[in-house]
Amino acid sequence: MSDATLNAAPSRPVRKGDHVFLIDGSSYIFRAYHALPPLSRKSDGLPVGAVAGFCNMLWKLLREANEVGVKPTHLAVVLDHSATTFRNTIYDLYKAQRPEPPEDLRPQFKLIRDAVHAFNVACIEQEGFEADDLIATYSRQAVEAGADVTIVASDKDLMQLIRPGVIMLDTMKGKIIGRDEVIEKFGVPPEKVVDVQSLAGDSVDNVPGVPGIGVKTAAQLIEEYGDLETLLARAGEIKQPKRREALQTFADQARISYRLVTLDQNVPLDTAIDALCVRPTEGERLIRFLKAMEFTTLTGRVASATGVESASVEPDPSIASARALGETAPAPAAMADTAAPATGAVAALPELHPSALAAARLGAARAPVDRSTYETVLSIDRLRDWAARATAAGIVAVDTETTSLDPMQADLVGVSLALAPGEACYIPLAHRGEGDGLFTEGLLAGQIPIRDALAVLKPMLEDRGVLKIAQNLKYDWLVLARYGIEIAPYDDTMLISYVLDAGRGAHGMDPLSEKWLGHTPITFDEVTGKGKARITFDRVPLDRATAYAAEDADVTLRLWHALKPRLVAEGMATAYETLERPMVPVLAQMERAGISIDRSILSRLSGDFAQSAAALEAEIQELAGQPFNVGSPKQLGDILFGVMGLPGGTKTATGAWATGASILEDLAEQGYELPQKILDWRQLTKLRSTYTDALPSYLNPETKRVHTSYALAATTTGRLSSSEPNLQNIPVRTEAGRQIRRAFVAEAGKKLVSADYSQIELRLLAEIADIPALRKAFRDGLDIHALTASEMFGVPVEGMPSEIRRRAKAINFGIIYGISAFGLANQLSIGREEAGAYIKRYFERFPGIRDYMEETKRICREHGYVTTLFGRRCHYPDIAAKNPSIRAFNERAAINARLQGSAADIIRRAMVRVAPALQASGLSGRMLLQVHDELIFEVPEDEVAATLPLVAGIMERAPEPAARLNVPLKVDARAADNWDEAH
DNA sequence: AAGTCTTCGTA
DNA sequence: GTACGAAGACTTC
Repeated sequence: MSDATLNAAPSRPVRKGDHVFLIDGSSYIFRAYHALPPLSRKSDGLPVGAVAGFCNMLWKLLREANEVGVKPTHLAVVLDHSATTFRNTIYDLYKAQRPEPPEDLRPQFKLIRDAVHAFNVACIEQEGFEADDLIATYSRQAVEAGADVTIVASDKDLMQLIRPGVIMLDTMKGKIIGRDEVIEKFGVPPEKVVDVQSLAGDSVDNVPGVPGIGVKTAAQLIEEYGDLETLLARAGEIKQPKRREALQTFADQARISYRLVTLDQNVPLDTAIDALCVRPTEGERLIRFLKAMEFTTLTGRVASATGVESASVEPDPSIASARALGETAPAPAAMADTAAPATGAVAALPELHPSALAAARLGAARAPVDRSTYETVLSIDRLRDWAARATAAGIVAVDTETTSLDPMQADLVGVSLALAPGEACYIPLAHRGEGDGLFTEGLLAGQIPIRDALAVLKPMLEDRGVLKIAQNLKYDWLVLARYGIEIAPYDDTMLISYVLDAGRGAHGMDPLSEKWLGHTPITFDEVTGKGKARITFDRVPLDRATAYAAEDADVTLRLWHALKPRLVAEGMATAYETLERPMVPVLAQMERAGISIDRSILSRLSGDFAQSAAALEAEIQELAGQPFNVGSPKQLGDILFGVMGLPGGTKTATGAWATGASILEDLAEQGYELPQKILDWRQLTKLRSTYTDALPSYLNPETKRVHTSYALAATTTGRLSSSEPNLQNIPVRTEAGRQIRRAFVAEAGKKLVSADYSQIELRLLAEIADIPALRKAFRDGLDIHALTASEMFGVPVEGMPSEIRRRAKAINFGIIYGISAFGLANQLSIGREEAGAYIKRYFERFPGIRDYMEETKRICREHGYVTTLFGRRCHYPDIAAKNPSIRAFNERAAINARLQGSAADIIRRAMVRVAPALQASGLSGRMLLQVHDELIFEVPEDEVAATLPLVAGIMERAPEPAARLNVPLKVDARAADNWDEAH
C-alpha cells in the first residue's frame, strides 16, 4: 500500500463486480457513543468514545477481513448535513421531538469528520438531504452499474433499499441484514417496507402513521392488499370497525407518512459515485491523527500494517483540544447518573451547573438502547463486582425474572441490574435446558448457585444507602420476600408515572419506554411465546434472556432519570411519597396474606345455581316456543323482538338487539313472563360462572388461600383495582349473591373484621363544595338522603314516604357522578323532563353544589386535570373536546374524580398506618382486602374487641394532619365468621 | 388462539 | 351520570 499523498480526489467508474460500501456515519456515531464505554482522552478528558469505535470499524472495513468477506472498491462515509430537510416541508413535526445529542457527544461530530479525512476516505454530506437519501441514490446508481452494495448501518429506515446485490451490514452486531432479516422484522419484503412503515409510523422520527396500527397489523394489511394505496382505496372492506375507521380517518396521514419514510433515490449528487473509489491509506497522515486522539492500540496496528515508524510521527497539532472546542467535557453518562464520589471530569468541573448535568443525564437516558452490551453474569466474582458497583453508586435498577406471572407462585429464575443507561447485566440463577417440561435436564451449567447469588445480592438490596429502582416493584417485592429479601429503600417508575400522569396513558414499562425513551423494548411474549406455545422463563436461552431482562433494568433506570425530576418540578413529590410509594409493601403483604374461602359452600351453591338455572332454561324455551341459547344476546333478541314481537326493542351501537337488564326489567313490568325468567337465569349463571365456579380455581395450592392482585396504577382517580380474582365485585345486593360472601371465612380461632366508611364521597362533597347545610347534617348525624328530600320537596323527615327518600338518594349519587338529566331519568325510570326538574330544584336549594361543579369544570379546562384534597392529580385531556358528548363525559368524570379520588387518598393513608398501629398495640390482626371504602382484616378472636376501635379510629383520622376536615368521617366496623355477616 | 362486544358484579 | 374486571358469545385468524 502506497503512502504517497494524493490530494486530488481520484476517480474510477463503478462497474460490474465492484463493491460499493456506504457507511451511515451519523447513526453510527450515535450507536457507538451509547454502545461503547465512555472513553476520554487521557491528557485532557476530551470525550472520544464514539470516535474510537468509528475508527476501529473503518480500519477493519478497509484493511481486515470483514463480515461481508470482500474489500470495497468504492467507499464513503455519508453524514447528515443539517437538521432541516425536504421532509420538514411535508410534515413540520418530522423528527421534531428528537432530543439534542448529549453534551459529551457533540464535540465528537467534528472529530469524526477529521477521522474520515485522516483515513483518506470520501466524506459525503449535502444540504437539505439526510444521509439516508444520499445512500439511497448512490445505492441505486451502483446497482444500475452492475456493482454490489453494502450499506454499513443498522437503521431500519434503510432496509427498504435492500434488493439483489444490496445488503446491509451491522458491524456492531456483526450481522448481515438481507431480505430474510427484513421479512423477519417487518413481516414484508424490503420493497413493501415503506408501506408498512407508513401505516405503523415511527415514534423515534415522529412519523405519525395510523393510530392503533403497529408493525404486525400493518404487515398483515399490506400482505392482504398489496400496497398502501390499494389498502386505503379499499379500506371500506375491512371488517373490524375500529381498524376501518382509523384507516379512513387517517388516510392522508398515512400518505404523508409514506412520503416521509420513502427515501429519495434521485438526489442531484454533488459528488459523483465514481469519486468514492477507495484511495490508498496514507499511513503517516492517519497516524498523526490517531496519535492526537491518543488511540494507542489502533496507532500500533496502523503502523505495522503500513510500515510506518510510529515513534517518528508527531501527533497532529490541529486536532482540536477540549478547550479549543469551547466544550465543557461533562462526566460520562455512567458517572453523572450515580451518587458515586465525584471523580475525573466531574471533579475537574465543579462549576458545572446542575441543570447541565441533568441535561447530560437525560440525554444519556434517552439515547438508543443497545442490547449487545449487556453482560450475562456467570461467576460469583462478576456478581460481587456488580453488587459492589451498585453499592458504591448508591442507585441501581432491579428486575426479577421468574417462572410465573403470579408472584405467589413464581420461582426466581434470574435477576437483572442496571447501574447506568446502557450499563446492565442479567444474572441467570435457575435456567434450564430447552426440555419438554416433563424430562427436565436440570439446571443449565455455569449459573451461580442461587443461594450464593442471593447472599451477595441481599445486603445490597436491603442496604439503606442504596436506592433500588423497579418498575411495578410490588411483583418483585413479593417474589423476593419469599426468598427472605425485603427491598428497601426503593422507587417505582410505574408509580412515579402514575402520580404524574394518571389519565394520560398507561404506566406499564413498554408504553412508558415508547413515550419517554422512544424505544420499543423486547416484549415478554417475544421471548416466551404466547398461548399454548409459551415457555416458562427458565427455558429461555441465556442470550435472549439477557437481552430481555437486562434491557428491562436498563429501561427502568432510564425511565427513572426521565420521570423522577418531574416529581419535584411539578409539585408531586409529597403525593408520591405519601400516597403511592408506601403502598407497595402494604399491598404486597395483603396479597401475600390472601383470604380463606370455604370450598364446600361454593360447590354446594354451584350445584344449586346450576339446577335452578336448568329449570329456568326449560321454562324459557317453553315460553319461547323453541330451543335456543339463552346465553346468546343475539338469539335472545331475535326471539323477543323478532319472533315474539315484543315492544320496546332498541338496537345497540353495532345494530344488534339490546337485551340489557334495564330493557328486560321494563318488559317484565309490563307483565311479560319471559323477560323476568331471563333475568333470573342470567343472575344465576353469572354468579355460578364468575364466582362459585371460578373462585376455587384461584386457591393457591400451597397456602390454600385466594391471593388477589391489586393494581396500584390502573385507575384515573387513585382507586385500586383487583384482579385474578377480582375481589372488589363480590356480590352483596341479592340474597343469592350474599351467599357467596359467606364462603369468605376467617381461619379457625379468628374472625373477619370489616370496617367501611359511611357515605365518604357525600361527606367529601359537603367538605369540598363547602355546603354548610350538608356539613351540619353530617355533624349532627342525620339521615342525609331524607334531609335532601326534605329540603327539595318540603316533606318532613318524620314519616317520609320511602319513594321520596329513594329519589333523593338517587340524586345524591347522581351529584357524585356528575349528574345528567339523562342518567337520573334512567336510574329512576322517569322522564328526562322530570329528572331535569329535580336537578333544577336541587341546585336551587344547594346553589353551592352547582358552583362547585362549574368551578371543577373550569379548573379542569384550565389545567387539564383536577386535584384531590391530598394533591393527587387526575388528568382529563379530552375535557375541552369539540364533540359535546365526549366533553360532557369528561366533565362528569372530572367532577366525580375529585370526590372519588379524595376518598381513595384517605383510605390509602389509613392503609399505610394500620399495620404499624396494630403492631404498636401488640395486636396481630392482618389486613386482607380493600374494597374502595372498606377494609377487611383477619383477627384472632381475643383481639377483636381491641382491634375494632383502633382500626376505625385510624380510618376516621386518616386525613390528618394533611387535611383537617370540617365534616366528620364515620366508620362502621364489625366482626364475624364470614364476610357477609361482618359487612 | 386471540380480540371485540355485551352483559353484569362491586363501590 | 363515576370508577373498575370477568365471563360468554361471537368474530377473525
